[in-house]
Amino acid sequence: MLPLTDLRTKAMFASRAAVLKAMAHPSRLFILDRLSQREHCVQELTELIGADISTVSKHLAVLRNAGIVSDDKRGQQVWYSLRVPCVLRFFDCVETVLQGRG
Amino acid sequence: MLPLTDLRTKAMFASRAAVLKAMAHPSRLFILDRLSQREHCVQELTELIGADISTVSKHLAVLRNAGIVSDDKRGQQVWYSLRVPCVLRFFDCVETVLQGRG
DNA sequence: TCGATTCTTGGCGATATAGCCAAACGATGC
DNA sequence: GCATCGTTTGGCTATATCGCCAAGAATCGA
Repeated sequence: MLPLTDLRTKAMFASRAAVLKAMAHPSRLFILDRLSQREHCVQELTELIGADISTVSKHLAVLRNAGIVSDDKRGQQVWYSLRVPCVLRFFDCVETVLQGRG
Repeated sequence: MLPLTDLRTKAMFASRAAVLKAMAHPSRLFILDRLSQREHCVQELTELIGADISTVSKHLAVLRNAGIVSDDKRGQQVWYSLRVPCVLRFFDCVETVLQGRG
């Protein structure tokens, strides 16, 4: 109903876009996929991704700031887990989009 | 199972991320929301969004290239419609993420 | 054919993102 | 205290994105 020139509407769509933006990276999608199975520490994810640990840490910060994952520091390790499992439902639809493109 | 260092796995997550990336912008989410009601031409969307028409046209190109919307040129106008309605289910989950951050 | 309308494309500057290395931080163990 | 391990942060360069303006392409009416 309301146009995007409406400030409240604009803010709402900006918030939504921020969540999707946080997910819109191969490594971060991969992280969510792993976390759907069990919690992981940064080290584990770094090995699976094959990038510098500082890079992985920053990806995790993006997901955490978006509210998608939660972190739990136990000893020297920080364990990350999926906070909002419904994001996994995205995958089904995304596959639909990809197949529709042939 | 497979790490992201595996090339096929990497390509798969890159494709998925590309779809989310195409959606991850306030104006583009707004466009999807409008198209969920009915098809729109570029002009209509431009008025609702309040940006330059060239900007809106480029946003539509992003959605089209991602396979999310389809275009139909009739006369001088190009009508856009939602090709993969399941993307709308994203909104529910995104709201869940946002509320979890409250 | 001419002009008007609709949309797309090219190009530009400003801003944001991704990756690495290096340094800092916090917890653990000697 | 000091070294070590796991993680985060700062800084840097390279690359990508966003928005506008201007120009091009396509369609229609006069």
